[in-house]
Amino acid sequence: MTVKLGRAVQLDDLDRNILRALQADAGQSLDEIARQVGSSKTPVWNRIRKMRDAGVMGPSTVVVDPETIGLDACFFVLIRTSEHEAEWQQLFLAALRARPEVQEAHRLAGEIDYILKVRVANARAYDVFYQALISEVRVFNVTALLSMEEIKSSTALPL
Amino acid sequence: MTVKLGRAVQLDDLDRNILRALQADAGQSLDEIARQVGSSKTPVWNRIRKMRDAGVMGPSTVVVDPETIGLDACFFVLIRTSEHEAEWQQLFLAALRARPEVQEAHRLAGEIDYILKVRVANARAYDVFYQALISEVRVFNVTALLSMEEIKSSTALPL
DNA sequence: CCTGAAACAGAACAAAA
DNA sequence: TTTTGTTCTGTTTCAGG
Repeated sequence: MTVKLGRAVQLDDLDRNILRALQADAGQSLDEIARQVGSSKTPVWNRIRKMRDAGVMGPSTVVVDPETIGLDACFFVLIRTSEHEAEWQQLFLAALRARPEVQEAHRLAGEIDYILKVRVANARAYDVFYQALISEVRVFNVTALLSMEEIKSSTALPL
Repeated sequence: MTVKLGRAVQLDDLDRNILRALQADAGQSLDEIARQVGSSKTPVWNRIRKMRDAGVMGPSTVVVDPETIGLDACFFVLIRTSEHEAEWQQLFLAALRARPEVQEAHRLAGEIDYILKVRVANARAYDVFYQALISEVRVFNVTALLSMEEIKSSTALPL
């Protein structure tokens, strides 16, 4: 298990420019990146390695278009619960982490306790997921928001 | 401008295994991937190229840890509007697309019209964003949900 | 910490089974 | 459609400024 250490690593402009280039396309050659950021191969490579080691960047991934693989439905699920004990929470978190259709899960401040982003093939598949979830853990209230259109979806963070 | 064509490309088990491997780590060599999926370099490479061309995969990116670069606050924003004209919508979408702190934006079915995922440095930065947004476009009602804890965040789709 | 170069690994493609 | 082989581009390392 990897421990999450590094709080707020200090990055200079060159680091940030490199990150920007990698977020845009991680498949670029060092030469291309060096040219974009106005530096040369070795310093770029050193900084990439430094940031990797510091945990600033994770491994690179490919973004897969959900619709081409038949995942046409996306739901945001708002969950309220009456249970707030540690034991219940562990069970709930484990259930979420185990389900690949849950792309994101956040614990919230305020009235609503949790929000999930769930990707499934269709409404029927969402219902299967929903039934399975509420049979595993007790929740007080669930609201599902169905996405009609993905206006924007960006993995890139503003630097 | 790239046109989004390909509906539901047909993928076989080998394709799916390759995608899985690439989602886990796009930086792997063809040999490693080939070994994982029980095939060899060239067929793997051919399928990757085929899937790239078909638009199944986008470019590869690195996942940057928000907290190491000082983006400590994440909000989900639920928006209701009374305006449903095409002109207003275009303005609204353009505003969202132009703001890098908006990581995701969906148009919804039902009571709530839009949901946004917004990443900023702190609550103060969120307020700046919020004020700027409502000064650009008229919205009827806005609810912000503050994330206390990111339980799960996965870019990988279930295959 | 950067520049440049040399050594090495892997990707891209072609041919042929 | 896979296997094998060749070429060439890009990564990694290292010596010197």
